[in-house]
Amino acid sequence: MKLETPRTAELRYNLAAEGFRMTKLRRALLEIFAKNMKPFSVDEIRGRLKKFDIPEVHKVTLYRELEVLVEAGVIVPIYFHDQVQRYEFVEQDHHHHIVCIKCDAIADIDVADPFDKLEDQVDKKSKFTILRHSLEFFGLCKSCASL
Amino acid sequence: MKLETPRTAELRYNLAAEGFRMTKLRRALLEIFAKNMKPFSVDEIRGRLKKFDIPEVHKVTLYRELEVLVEAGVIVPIYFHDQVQRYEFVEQDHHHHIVCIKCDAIADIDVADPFDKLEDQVDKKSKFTILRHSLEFFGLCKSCASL
DNA sequence: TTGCAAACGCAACTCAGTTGCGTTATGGTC
DNA sequence: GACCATAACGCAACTGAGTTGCGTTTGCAA
Repeated sequence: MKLETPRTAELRYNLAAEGFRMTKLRRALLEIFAKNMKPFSVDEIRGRLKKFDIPEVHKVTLYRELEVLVEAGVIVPIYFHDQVQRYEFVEQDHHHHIVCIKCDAIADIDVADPFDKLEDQVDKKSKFTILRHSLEFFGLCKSCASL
Repeated sequence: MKLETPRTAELRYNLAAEGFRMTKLRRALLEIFAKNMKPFSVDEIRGRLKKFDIPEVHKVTLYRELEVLVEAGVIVPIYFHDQVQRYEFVEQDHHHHIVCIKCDAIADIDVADPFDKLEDQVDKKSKFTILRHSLEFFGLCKSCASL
């Protein structure tokens, strides 16, 4: 599998500038996240890593690496209907997902989000300062719906 | 602590009709959920149970009991920004929460939800059949914001 | 080429949640 | 009130995700 794309090369530069080193594992993870632009669970990441020319990655290393990438602002953790932690490549635009409740397939969904500009406002009733929000849709993907 | 309210009496009747027995623990849980109308984690539930006149509840029993109440349609599991499972009393009206990212305080938030009537529709692009959605806000509660 | 710190692997651990099984107690029936 | 089927319960042991401490390896800058 090809390891370097313009996007990963750019990230490689950014990471180096922040004092992070470029290792085989890190290169592979950047490739996985940047190429697919969708959320991955730790299990799914482990599965994808098998296609790369690196020895089996220890689970401790993988957890620590994901932590580093979050810290570096490359990926963000997200949560859906289950308790499975997922990570997604950071994009500029705020968007939303639709998750299949049967097979866990995930797709982006195109909805006009009226809450985009709500941030930094204070909710009158609860007196909470709103910083961000999460909007996810759940349903059945095409193949699960036809079963 | 008083154990019976009109709402819990009604639930008691419904549960009995479905073949569930009424135990001290179950009565206490109904009371906690019906009286507070907000999401509780298993830990918080355990804390609240101490105020009731029942011996320490075994964790297995508590997990099983919550499962029963979900099955009976009394409570529903919900998930926020963390991986902590929470349960909330079932209400008729679809509503949303705002969660403090510092102290985990939770309040209902009053927003017009333009996605209420989206259910059973098919998203054109992804071909997913939409069954439900989750919309949660995150920010700082009044006291955490003033720190 | 060298040296420092980041990255790594391993063993052992924590903690939420689950399973199997034997015991207790609720509530319907007589 | 006594009986009894089974729901509810407690305990021990287990599972699996994620963490911690520590010693070793490796990327990379000087």
